[in-house]
Amino acid sequence: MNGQGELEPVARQSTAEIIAEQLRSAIMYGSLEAGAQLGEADLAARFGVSRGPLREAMQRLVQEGLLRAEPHRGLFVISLEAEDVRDVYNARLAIERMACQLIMEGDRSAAVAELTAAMEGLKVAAKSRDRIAMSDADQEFHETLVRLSGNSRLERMAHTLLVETRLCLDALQKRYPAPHDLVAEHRILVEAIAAGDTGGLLLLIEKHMADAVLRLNLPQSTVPESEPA
Amino acid sequence: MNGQGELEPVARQSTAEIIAEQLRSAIMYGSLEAGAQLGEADLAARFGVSRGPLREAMQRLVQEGLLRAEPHRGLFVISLEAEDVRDVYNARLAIERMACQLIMEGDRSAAVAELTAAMEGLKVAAKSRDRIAMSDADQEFHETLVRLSGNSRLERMAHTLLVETRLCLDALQKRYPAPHDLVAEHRILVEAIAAGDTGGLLLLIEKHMADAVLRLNLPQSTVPESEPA
DNA sequence: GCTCGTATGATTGTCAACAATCAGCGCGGC
DNA sequence: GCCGCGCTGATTGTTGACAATCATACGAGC
Repeated sequence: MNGQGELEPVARQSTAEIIAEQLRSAIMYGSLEAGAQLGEADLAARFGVSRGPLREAMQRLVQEGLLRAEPHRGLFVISLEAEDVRDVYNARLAIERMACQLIMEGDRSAAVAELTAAMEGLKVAAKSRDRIAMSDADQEFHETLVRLSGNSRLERMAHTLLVETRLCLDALQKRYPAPHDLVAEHRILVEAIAAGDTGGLLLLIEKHMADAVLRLNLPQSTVPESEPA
Repeated sequence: MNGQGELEPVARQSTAEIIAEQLRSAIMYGSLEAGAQLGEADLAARFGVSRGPLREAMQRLVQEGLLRAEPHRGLFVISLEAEDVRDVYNARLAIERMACQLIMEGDRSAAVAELTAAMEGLKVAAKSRDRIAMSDADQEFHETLVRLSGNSRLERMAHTLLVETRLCLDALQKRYPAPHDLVAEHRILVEAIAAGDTGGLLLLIEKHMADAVLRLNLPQSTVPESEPA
């Protein structure tokens, strides 16, 4: 990221933060299934900590909306209904659309460079035809896209939403995109950035999200078109 | 909200959630100043609980980004730099713009009804010329706007961003809008919704945010115009 | 046979004590 | 006089134990 040899404060992270990220990962990869209850004693033992730090970590995920809390009853992984899927993709569109706008008025060439690297990951994953690898690369691409906006708030929100996206795929895992299409869909985004075509880029990102929702074969009426006003 | 006599599960909330909301409020109204450290023993005593539940609540705010954690050193209220102000308003624009789009394809008349009620609050506050009341009413309007989108994720994000907005106003409290303009700026938003003018509404919400940033007299180059593509 | 009341085991919520780390201060050495 | 060392008080991090609540199973009563 930044210059070599630079002396900067080490980014230490608290126990709660580490556990929270592990929980996020477990939810994302389905190790903790949707709707499942998280027993505190059991989980704490697995992480090798006591219930205190574990509860702090879980409260983070509750705030994110990845866990649902029922007082005196327990914490559960959320399970996504059709309504939630629409909400997740609409929220992603809001975030990523703004990220695109910010990238276009920022350092476009740097953005293209990083996104091209992410494209390589997508190509490798597509060639392997491994669903998990493909989803990982897809997520990495979009996480990079939002990070390049330079807006840490958008970045944090996108991080949560992308975990939820994985939950969507797990819940209704019908119709993944063909490996070739996956690469193509992302490549045109990078090309629009490289070309400086802001309007085209925004239309593409809207279509990207709309297509993703359609692949999950839901009743549509989800994403509005860019205004022709 | 919903029909009278409806039997629905009571929405109980955990101690951590209650404390978290109180902390949010304290930060919003400046009771906890920007940059200030939150001593655990002191705060726990004030809330009348032990440090356990308090720490859980604070971890929620850390996840939200309202608190900054320095391990083994303490938790601090964030302090917003010019860069953060831009980020907050850009994130708000992303969220509220999508909320507007969703409202326009939803139940417009219901939205107009609720927003008109919020307008009443704005008028009363403007007449009182009380800065805090005006900010409260402003926040209530935007919170209502996003809630009407029916997207709980947008709602949660907006809640955090609006607290940060108040922090902005506190930090650089130069140039509040004139009471009359405050009302007018919001009224035209409601009128655009009532008229079904989606394109106009989106332009207005973009201008609304851009104006807010300008009032904080920052170097602009913040918000991109709606694409003419 | 069904419902209500009760007892039991398990889980969550809370707390106070202990361990680890940090900031501030004084002292000795160069 | 200045730098480095170690000590001390205070705060954070973690833990295990206790209290409160919930889910389940069993049995009495109608």
